[in-house]
Order: sequence, then C-alpha cells, then structure tokens
Amino acid sequence: MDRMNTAPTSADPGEPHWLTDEEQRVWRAYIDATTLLEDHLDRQLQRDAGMPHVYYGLLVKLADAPERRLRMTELAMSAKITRSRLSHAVARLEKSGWVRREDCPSDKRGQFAVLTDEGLEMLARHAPGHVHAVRQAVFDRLTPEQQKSLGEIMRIVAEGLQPSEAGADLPWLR
Amino acid sequence: MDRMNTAPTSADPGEPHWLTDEEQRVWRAYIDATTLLEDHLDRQLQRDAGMPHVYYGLLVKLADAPERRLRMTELAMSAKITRSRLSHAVARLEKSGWVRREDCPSDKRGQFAVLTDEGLEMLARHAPGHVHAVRQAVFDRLTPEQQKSLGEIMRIVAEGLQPSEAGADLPWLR
DNA sequence: TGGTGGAAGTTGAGGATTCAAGTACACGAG
DNA sequence: CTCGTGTACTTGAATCCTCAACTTCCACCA
Repeated sequence: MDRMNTAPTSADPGEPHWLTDEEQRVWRAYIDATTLLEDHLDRQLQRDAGMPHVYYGLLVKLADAPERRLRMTELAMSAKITRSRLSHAVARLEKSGWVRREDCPSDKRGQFAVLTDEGLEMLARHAPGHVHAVRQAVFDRLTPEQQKSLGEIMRIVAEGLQPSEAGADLPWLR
Repeated sequence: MDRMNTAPTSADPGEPHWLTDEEQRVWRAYIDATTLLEDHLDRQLQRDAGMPHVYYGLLVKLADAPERRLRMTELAMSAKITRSRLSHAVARLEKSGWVRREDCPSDKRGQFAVLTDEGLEMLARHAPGHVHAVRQAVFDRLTPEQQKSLGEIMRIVAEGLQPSEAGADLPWLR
C-alpha cells in the first residue's frame, strides 16, 4: 500500500490524507491492545462467571443503579449498545437467573431490567477476580500520569462518538 | 465444563483491592470509547465495504506482506485472533473473492492466505473512507502529545497481554 | 375523538465468534 | 521404519451480534 495521490470521489471528504508512519504505529498499537484486552477479559469472565464481558458490564450497571433497576433504553445507552442487542442479552441473563424484567407502571411500553439477588451475589463472587484481571492488564502497568492521560484521551474519543454524532455531520444542520 | 485444581482459587488474589474512584472513571471511559469506536468503524466498513473491521484489517495485513500472502498462523498471530476465527474469516473472504488460499509447498499442512487483485482493488477503493473515519474519530481530536501518549500506553498494555501471558501469571513461576 | 408520527422494546434471520474435536502432516527418538 | 508427540488448520454446534421489520403504546394536535 503506497500512494500519495489525491483521488477525488467527493463522497469521501477531501484528499486521502493517509496516516503518517507514527500515526500508523499508534493505531496498530491501539488495535492490538484493545483486541487482546477484550479477548482476555472475555475469556476470564466466560471461564469464571459464565458470561462475556459485556454482559458482566450490564450487571454492574444495574447493581449501581437505584433499586438495582434500569429502563431498557437507559441501560442500552449507558452501555453504549443497541436496544436490540440489549434485548437479546437480557433474555439470556434472564434465563440464567441474574436479571428479571418488570413492566413499567407509568409507560406500558416500558420495561425495567432488574438485577436479581442471585445476580448480585454472582457479582460479589466474581468481582474480585475481574478487578484483578483489569488491574493486572492495565493499571498495574501504567504510571499515574499515564493513567490520567488514558482517561483524558478515552473521554475525548468517547465524547466525539457519543452524542448525536449523526447530527454533527449532517450538512443541512451546519 | 471441567473443574480441576479447586485449590483456594489461586487465580483470585487475596483481598479485593478495588479500583479507586479515579481508576473507575478511567476504566469506564476506556470501555465507552472502545465500544463506541469499534462499533463506529464496524458500521462504516460494513456499510461501505461490506465487511466488519476485523476482516478489513486482515486484508490490510495481507496487502502489506511480501507477495501479498501470509501463512494462516502468521496472519492470526499478527491480527491477534485465534486460528479458528481466522479460518472462518478467510472462508468468508474467499467467498467474496478478496482472498484466495494456496497450499504451502514446503509444509503440506500449511496454507497461505493470498490477497487477490479484487481484494487489493477493494482496499484501494475504501481505504480513504476508512482512514478518514479513524482520523475523524481519533487523531483529529488529540494533541500530538496525547497521540504519543496513547501509543506508549497501548504498546504497554498489548505487550503485557501478548507474549506468554499465560506463563506470566502461572504461580509456580513466580 | 381520531389520526399521525415517533418512542420502547422485541423478534427472526443471517453473520460472526468461541470452544471443543477432529484431520492431516511433521519430526525426533528409538 | 514407526511410534509418539506436537503443529497447522478446519469443522460443527452453540452463542452472540446486526439489521431490518414489527408490535404496542405515548403524545400531540386538529
């Protein structure tokens, strides 16, 4: 892959503008690290707690919520996943007994996902192992400055993708 | 599910040792950013090029390799995925015509994954859009210092998980 | 009131991923 | 030469995720 030309195709903005060598090194390091880490955590939780990392994250969010319950849409947004994915996930977590659905009294379309007692207990049982894995893979290896820097960087990236990332680049709104 | 070695779960450390509030904020920012970014890139490539981000990454690695070919195991290691996953992936990419398999002459068990001409052309066609997406989501938002920092951090994390990550936390080696 | 557009959530089909097995070959020791 | 162990890769089933409908219900307004 070598190319410095300026192919048009107005669909894509401006000229190619490739990544520099240094940027490529950063990007590959990012891909490698995130791939390895997600895989590592998935395996750890699958083995110990019998569920993928995302599912575990859902339970944690429920545990932190008032009444240990959240509306489906809230939970989905909080976890940055689609409602569809959440729907499937909750169905599975319900079968495992860690989550229960409840109708929302004020909105008949609404559903609450509620963390069950078994779910909470399961979290208590496996949280230490998970925290250990995270610590070992990430925090134990970084200096305090790097940890701070990582937080800032990730916040910036997340915010850029988060809000109405659609609206931001819709021509007629500019 | 097998259960050997039910010793006092040597995997779990002594006392919990939770994340501090600040560490939790960093960790959540990381999860949010990586989830959103992966999703964003997957969608972009699925829409434009008809394949998930990982598959695209495989093609890029082949394009960068001498002869545009790599042994299956090499490719899998380079992309940080399992051989099984790669096997399925290459089967799919083969059906789409972007990749072709070739027997290895020196080792009859071996297979090469080879990027086809259509695969290369496809990359040329969609690379600008992909680079643009990456740039827009990441590099355009970070200062040069942050980019450098990100690279260092990700390299550290990747290296910690990469090598014989198993051996590193095997009790009898400590 | 009754109609309409949108919000909340679910569903099913098709892809993608994982895990455990399985096939085929390589290679060194006897 | 052949046995045993390990490597390279594939396969199938179960699970998970995405995408595009689809159902039900809310909110608003004329």
